[in-house]
Amino acid sequence: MRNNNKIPKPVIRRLGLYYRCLNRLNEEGIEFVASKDLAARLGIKSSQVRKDLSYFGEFGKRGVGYNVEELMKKLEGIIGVDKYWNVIILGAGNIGAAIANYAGLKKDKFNIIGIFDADRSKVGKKIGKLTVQHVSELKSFVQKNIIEIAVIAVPETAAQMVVEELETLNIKGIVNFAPVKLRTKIPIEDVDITLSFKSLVFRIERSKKEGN
Amino acid sequence: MRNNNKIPKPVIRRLGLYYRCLNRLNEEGIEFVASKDLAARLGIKSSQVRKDLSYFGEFGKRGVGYNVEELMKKLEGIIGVDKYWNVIILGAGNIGAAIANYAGLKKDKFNIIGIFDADRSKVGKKIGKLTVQHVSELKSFVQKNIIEIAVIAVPETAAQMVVEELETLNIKGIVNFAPVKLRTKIPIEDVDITLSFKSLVFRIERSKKEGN
DNA sequence: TAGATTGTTAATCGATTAACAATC
DNA sequence: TAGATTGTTAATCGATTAACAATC
Repeated sequence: MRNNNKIPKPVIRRLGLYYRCLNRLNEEGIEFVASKDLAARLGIKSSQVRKDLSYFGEFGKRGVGYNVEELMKKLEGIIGVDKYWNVIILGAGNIGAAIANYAGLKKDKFNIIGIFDADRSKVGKKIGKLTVQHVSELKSFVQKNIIEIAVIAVPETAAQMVVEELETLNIKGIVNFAPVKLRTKIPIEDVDITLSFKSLVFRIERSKKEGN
Repeated sequence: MRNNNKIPKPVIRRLGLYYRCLNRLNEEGIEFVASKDLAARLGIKSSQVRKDLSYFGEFGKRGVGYNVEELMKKLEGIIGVDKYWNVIILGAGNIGAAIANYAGLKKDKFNIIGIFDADRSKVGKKIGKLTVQHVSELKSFVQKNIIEIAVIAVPETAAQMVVEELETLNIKGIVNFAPVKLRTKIPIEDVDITLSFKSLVFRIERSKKEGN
């Protein structure tokens, strides 16, 4: 099967998982991997790996498996991490700073090229190699640079306003760390840390009650 | 319907979403809310709200809706955030520090009471009100304090080892920021930031191609 | 060739949604 | 009472999995 139709949402996330796993395998010097082995590393079923990949083409050799480096490169193109992406961060608080300094993103070709805050007392501060700019400079910065992705790391109360500004600036995608549902037509990914803690607590309580 | 059987995984996450929304409504001074309104705020269907809640009991009044404060308290108990949870952080890098300083967690009754690192040069450093301790002190710290939750914010290469140590220390749940699938029987929630960026990029590319 | 593993179909499983009787 | 909204059932939709012919 090919490309034509809708890709199930869970598949998209797993693509990144596969890509990462393939990178490891490649570093380990492994040349071929079977769907069974890939699946085992990720704790899923081999048929799921094969089905997921089948949305995008035929990458394996029957009886053999997948060429690690080849599949890696293919996935790179499919996901879109075969090129560099420019990223700005809105909000120079704890989370904004952590993202700005996060080495994993740079490794994946996400270039963080600007960080902004509304708080003048933070402006001028150094975060890694970046200097915090005031939000009032956002517009001209975006006009001078090609920015595809913005990270929202502002307080919840400011987040919706920021999104609306990003829309006018023609940003292509948003990673949102503010714990609110934001209304926007821009593709957005929510990273909801407090929600993860709450889910965990629910599961802990349950496992206590059910004794497993 | 009641409690008896399995709660679908997506419901668990939405419980947190409802709880947060109810908090806002309460702050706004709103006393009653219909499933329709709650759903609209979260961008989901009203029947989903009602179905989700029905796993845990009957909380609404027909013709009226839900008492905001009452439902909030109920959810607090259901999720398990009606009590305080002690949390330690493994890894005093960018992410560990950001979590340690994150006010949203404190507000939700997660008390971060310790932060550890393997790097001796970081030991003694102040992060918010906490002082970074060396991992070698982890065991005795956990024995002196009641710790339910551990946050893994160490480099990917160290994560599996850390998990295994946490298992021996009888930790009840883990929030994992390291970009690896960790093998453990402890309930674990993964927060995978680079994966969110990759999913976003995939969606941006798709929306370009399909022109929407 | 014999053994292994793919790609794909069909069956199963799980989650969402519409619809509506019950009832505030 | 009339209007509104719940709680729940049944229908629909979407995702996972087993199974197997195709083929390296």
